[in-house]
Amino acid sequence: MSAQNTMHTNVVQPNPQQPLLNPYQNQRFAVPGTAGGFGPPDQSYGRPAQPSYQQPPAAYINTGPVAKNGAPPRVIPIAALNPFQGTWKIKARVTAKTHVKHYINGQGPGKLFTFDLLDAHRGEIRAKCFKEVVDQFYDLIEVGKVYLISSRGGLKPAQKQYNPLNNDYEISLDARTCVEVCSDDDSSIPRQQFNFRKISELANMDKGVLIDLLGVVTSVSPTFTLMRKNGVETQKRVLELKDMSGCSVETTFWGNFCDAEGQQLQLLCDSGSNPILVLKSGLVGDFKGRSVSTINSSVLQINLDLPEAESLRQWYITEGKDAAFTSLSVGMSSMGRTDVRKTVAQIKDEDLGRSEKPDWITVMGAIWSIKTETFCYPACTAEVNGTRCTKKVINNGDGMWQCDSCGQSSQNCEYRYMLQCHIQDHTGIITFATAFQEAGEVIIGLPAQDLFRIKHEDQDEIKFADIIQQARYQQYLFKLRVKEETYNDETRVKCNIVKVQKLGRHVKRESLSSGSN
DNA sequence: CCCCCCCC
Repeated sequence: MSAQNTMHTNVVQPNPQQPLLNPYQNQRFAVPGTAGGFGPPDQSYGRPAQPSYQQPPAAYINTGPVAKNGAPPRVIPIAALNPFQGTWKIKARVTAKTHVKHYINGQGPGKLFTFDLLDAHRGEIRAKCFKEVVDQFYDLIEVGKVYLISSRGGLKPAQKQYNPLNNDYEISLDARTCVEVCSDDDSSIPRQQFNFRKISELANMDKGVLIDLLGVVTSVSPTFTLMRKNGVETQKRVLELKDMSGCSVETTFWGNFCDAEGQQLQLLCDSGSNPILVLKSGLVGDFKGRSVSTINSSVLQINLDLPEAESLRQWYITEGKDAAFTSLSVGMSSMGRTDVRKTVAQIKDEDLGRSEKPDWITVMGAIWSIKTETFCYPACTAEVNGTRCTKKVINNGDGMWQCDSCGQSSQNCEYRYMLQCHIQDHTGIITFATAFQEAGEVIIGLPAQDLFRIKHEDQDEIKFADIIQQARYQQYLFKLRVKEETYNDETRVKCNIVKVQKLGRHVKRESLSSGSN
């Protein structure tokens, strides 16, 4: 009932009693099991019902005597499981299941598979089977089914690095574990629990974070077979996902996900429909800026009957289709279709900017230094053909600003950016580049007028230095116009930063030499 | 007890 009681309450509410697993997990939605009396089946979201079992009720701990009597243990919430109890029993639905992984370590060859469990109280936990336990349970465990699982002990600290579930523990199944399928598909147990992130949020996430995404699939590549470094062949597909945040991200399906789900998505895309994909437990990567990929324990669901999916579909049909998207994976479309990725080193190596037309390239890198003496210039505020002149004006001494470009003079001027930056990318090579008004404002984070006031009117050197410092060690995507220019008989290739996008990543300070300013 | 997701 709890899911129905709270349906359509997509409330952001971290449980104050439980520390968040990571800063990105603040929303949880659950898809309930079959219809429980009202509301369409499988279509409800529930606010996380997360009673705190950090201090398990006494009844859950004192299972010892009961177990010794041989009486079957009572079902307890997953959230009450802990390593200090004896016999336990849970009732939960399997929400994900990996394939069997074979490996060789110091003890010789081994194998394992894992599956994830969710119970009626929204408690979740990962279960692991090794060696012969794999054979014992692999076929029995099916995603979507409800099981009664009982055992003694077997609780270990969760490997948070690989396991996004909201539980401090994991279960290791062993010979003492009893797993039985529940014939009644308990509708009080949600089918899935999602914690959807917007694609735009990926920009501020670290590589390695596991997330749930809900996106429109706008393209699907064929399956590629490639050889891994260890000589084992693997398959991949590359998809583009978009959502209402106006961002898109390149998403890679690995291995088995290429087959069933990848195939189905390709057919749907080819037939002109825009399937909605749920990717549960996708891994954030930083390839081409930001990327997402499947891992073994990922779950894919196509056109799942969710209100969120339906509104995304409607939005995409009515406006999304024609909207401009910001790609978090450079090379897709973020900086325009003609986007050409280059390194700073290539500007020189390939003699860019030496031909008739400018070269337009995109470079990922960081600001290495900013020239602080002249970061802006007084610009003409006069209108010429309906737009601001913005050329440089000169104070002619009588309080008037004279523009040599449009010939007008005015009582005021406007300070506009002409930021002279050194930009550096992973090749370590540095180039000089100039950012004008719009790009300068993105880099500095303040209008040029404000920075001018801080430095020249307030004369707050500390604040000024602080602001400049903030712009460093920050990853950006620079769209550069590269063109040679002749000035005073000297011809040089100049780079103008025509567009800049913050990637939301700080570069390690050590990777940049200590620059001036 | 494995293992980050493989490649560009």
